[in-house]
Amino acid sequence: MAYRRTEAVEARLNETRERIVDAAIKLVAEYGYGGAGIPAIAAEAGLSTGALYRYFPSKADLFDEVFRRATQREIDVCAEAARQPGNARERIARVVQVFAKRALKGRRLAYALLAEPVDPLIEADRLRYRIPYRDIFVSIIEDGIKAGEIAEQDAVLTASAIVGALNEALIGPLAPQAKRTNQDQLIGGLARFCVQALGPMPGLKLSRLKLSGCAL
Amino acid sequence: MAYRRTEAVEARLNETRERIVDAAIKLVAEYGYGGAGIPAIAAEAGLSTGALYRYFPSKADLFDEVFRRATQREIDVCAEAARQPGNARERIARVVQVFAKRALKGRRLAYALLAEPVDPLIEADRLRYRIPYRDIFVSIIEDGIKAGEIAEQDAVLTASAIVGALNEALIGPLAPQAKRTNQDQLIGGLARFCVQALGPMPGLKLSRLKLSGCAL
DNA sequence: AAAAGCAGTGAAACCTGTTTCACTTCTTGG
DNA sequence: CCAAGAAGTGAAACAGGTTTCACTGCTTTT
Repeated sequence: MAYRRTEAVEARLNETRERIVDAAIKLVAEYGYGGAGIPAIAAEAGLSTGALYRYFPSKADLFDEVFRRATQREIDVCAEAARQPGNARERIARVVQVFAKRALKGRRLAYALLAEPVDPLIEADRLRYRIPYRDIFVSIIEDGIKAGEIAEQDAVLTASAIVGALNEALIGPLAPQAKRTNQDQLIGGLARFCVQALGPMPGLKLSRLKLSGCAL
Repeated sequence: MAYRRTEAVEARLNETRERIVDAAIKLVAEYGYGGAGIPAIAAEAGLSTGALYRYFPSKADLFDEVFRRATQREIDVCAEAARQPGNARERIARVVQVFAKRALKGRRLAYALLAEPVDPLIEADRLRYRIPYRDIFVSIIEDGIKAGEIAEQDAVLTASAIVGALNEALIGPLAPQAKRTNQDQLIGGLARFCVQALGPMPGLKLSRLKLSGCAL
């Protein structure tokens, strides 16, 4: 026995791992998944392909982490926006605005995370990592119901629908070939859509029929 | 020259083409994309792999048609539902209900068309074939705006958001491993979500602030 | 400074489907 | 029924990526 991992080495190893993930995110953000094969990522991180496999047992594992990291940043920001004071509608509007604004700012990465056609292996991650977003909305909606601000409803259903609405409405504008649209209008429209979808305040005396013009 | 395609042959050729597409749809509906490789499709259609390539120059072309067909049925039904008389809200509720009900009935196929992680080549189709759905909603919304039933708004944005909401809210329940949820409740909830998202009737005298409990 | 083991290399093997192609079988017109 | 060309066969080639592995060269301990 003549080798023991010293702290310095450990640190370098961790740092290399970081570099790999960062390199992958960078390539994805810049060129999409097409530009993010294993050899390219390794090269970007200053490594050989083989070495990369000392850090991640497979591409799926690597991208799992890439997705988690890239998404986590956004989730954290949204969660923070969700924590700000206000009633449920205000909080949802805020989260929607924050989410959409950031997506439109980092278009290429947002497109990659939300919509870009991609290997099934990675696509599965995409599905998985929408759940934390949904849960942010679930929690706001449940607060709103408890507070009597919005009607009793299936919070998970509403939250899923909001997440889907956000994604789908952004895909067009995020697509690399999209012509630039009025971003403020888009963001405002989305926020209104989501808030309205929560339904009217439960106390309202108008019959639902009259309000919505449609029996449900 | 000693061979001219007779009508009988032409017919058989067309029929074989049909058989290929049907076989592909059947395999996708039954086993998902995993079970729908070219050799499997050819076998199901009673052909050799090589022969299949006389009908479709590539897998992408084949699946383009598979998607188009499978989706077209649904679009036709939705479009028909959209044509029924009623105000914009009623029509949208109806389309949403029809769409969701059918999706939940043909779960495996719906999952494949909406969400199953899949080859990027095919994923691109998925994106493309959402547009006709969107356009059904666009047209209803525009009618509603013209009729003064719903407020001025970006019809494409609202329609996209509705399509996204539908898809996302159904993915969970459609997933092969999902536990059975109350379908009527899901469908009703979705319809309400979408109708409410259109906003209140424009004539309403309540201030928007009061109505929504949130300045927008 | 030498031994022992780990990190790093990168070309080659591998994997998993699609796609091709030399050949066979069938269909038609003469 | 023969010639000519089309449809059909399926094993093999191909494609593009990921993954491996025998080797080189560090790092650490004694």
